[in-house]
Amino acid sequence: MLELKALPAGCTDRRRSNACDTCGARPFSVCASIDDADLSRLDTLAEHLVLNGGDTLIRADDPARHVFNITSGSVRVYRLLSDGRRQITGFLFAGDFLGLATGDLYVFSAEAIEPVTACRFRKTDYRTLIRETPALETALLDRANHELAAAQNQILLLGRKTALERVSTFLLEMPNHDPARPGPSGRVHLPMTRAEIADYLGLTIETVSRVFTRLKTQGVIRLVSLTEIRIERPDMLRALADGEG
Amino acid sequence: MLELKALPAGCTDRRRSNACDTCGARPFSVCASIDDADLSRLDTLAEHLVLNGGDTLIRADDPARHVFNITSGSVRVYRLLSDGRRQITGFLFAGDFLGLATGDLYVFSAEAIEPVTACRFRKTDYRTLIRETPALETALLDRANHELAAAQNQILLLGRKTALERVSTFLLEMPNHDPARPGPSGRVHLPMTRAEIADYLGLTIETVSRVFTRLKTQGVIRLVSLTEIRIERPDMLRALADGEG
DNA sequence: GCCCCGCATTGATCTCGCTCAAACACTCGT
DNA sequence: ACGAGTGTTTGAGCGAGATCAATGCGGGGC
Repeated sequence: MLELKALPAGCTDRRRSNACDTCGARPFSVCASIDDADLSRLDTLAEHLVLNGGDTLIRADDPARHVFNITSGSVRVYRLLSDGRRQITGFLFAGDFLGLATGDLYVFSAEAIEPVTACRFRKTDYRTLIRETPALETALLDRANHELAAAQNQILLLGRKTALERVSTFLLEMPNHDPARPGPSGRVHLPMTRAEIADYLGLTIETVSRVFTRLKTQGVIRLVSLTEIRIERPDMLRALADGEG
Repeated sequence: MLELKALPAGCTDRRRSNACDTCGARPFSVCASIDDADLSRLDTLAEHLVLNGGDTLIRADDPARHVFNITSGSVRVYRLLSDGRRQITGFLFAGDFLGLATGDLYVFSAEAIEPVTACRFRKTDYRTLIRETPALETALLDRANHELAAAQNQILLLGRKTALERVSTFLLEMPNHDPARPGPSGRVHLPMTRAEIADYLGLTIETVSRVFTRLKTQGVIRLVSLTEIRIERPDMLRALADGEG
């Protein structure tokens, strides 16, 4: 069910176990912006994780000792209120970075949605590496700012958008790839359940489901399967996402 | 109406127009973490702004040419949907930084709520300064991560909290100072209107007002004036904010 | 093949917060 | 002092989305 990512051409040097060389996530991640010497230092510090769906990467309130780089699969990041209400603050995919925005303790939890591979670094190691690698620090700053902009989009969505607008926006923001060939297409894979989509969009399962059927009925999307949808009218979906419904 | 901030003792060196030396915001801002030599370089690049309430610092969709450091007063940062719905993504106060989380164009607007002073830097200058001042870059990365954590708090609030919980959380997160003496106290100054609070919390003016009167009736807060409230039962407010109401 | 079991869909009803509307209060200029 | 204007509070009714409750469906184990 989980396909192996094709390795980028020209990255086939396997002369030791330097996993970064063959890492499918490298072009998307902070690792893309540092040179080979730094990369191999990074590699020696990395601990390579292989996780099943449901496994925990980070538990809220635990000491924040590690940072993570997701190399394949998908991850949910969430916070809980004391009575169990859950808000998913983000879904992470290959190339995404995790664990910097925190103090001594993690304030969120992170779990694999499907089988995941990730690199884990001790935060202390990572900090010294950052100090000695300005390019890495710059890349992290860029990424942090990018994530901040994304967080503000989510704040706008949660504060002021309707259910229809939220779901439409969500579908447009999901990685939009044909599993076969690269580049954007109309196919969107949804590894997460309706409950997770609901907890990400500040809605309930039922509302998400109703909006999906509404979009289906209007011919905007097609439900290929539970985890796979096809966007039939991207322009219409974009209009709905921006509130021209 | 706007009181001048008392200058910190020991910062009275005015031997030239190095405004950073006497800047009341310095201890709160990224400037706190860089040394005097770098600070005076920073100062030569700074343009000192004095704004009235309602003045614009940043207009969405304009080229993102500057970054700002607020030195006094308060600022609203917001985004608009095409039909005029507004979401305030944050209020900024002395020491807060503004303008990094953006690409070529600003994606948000920022306006003074009350009289504001700020330092403005050309982004190009700032980038070279960052490149040459690792301490500054580290401070900015810390700040970006801190803001990211705050944004995730706001996402939790907007996605899963009730009106009562939102307003309670908001009151606890506002700078909580007695205007006379320093340090936290029960007094909270609200320079923004009810409409702005509503647009920050994803509510309407009326709901915010009703929650205020509810909190007042229950003896949790007292409305000293429209812009000044007193927290009478901080413990109760904290319980309400976390959903134990 | 068949039976579970967990997830998703669909329907009926309820409720929190929104909308519309009116009264109230503070500020400022004359 | 007064009136105009802006912002706030309070009330009445409504509606988008939540809640409660079946029903449907698809995949895995036996």
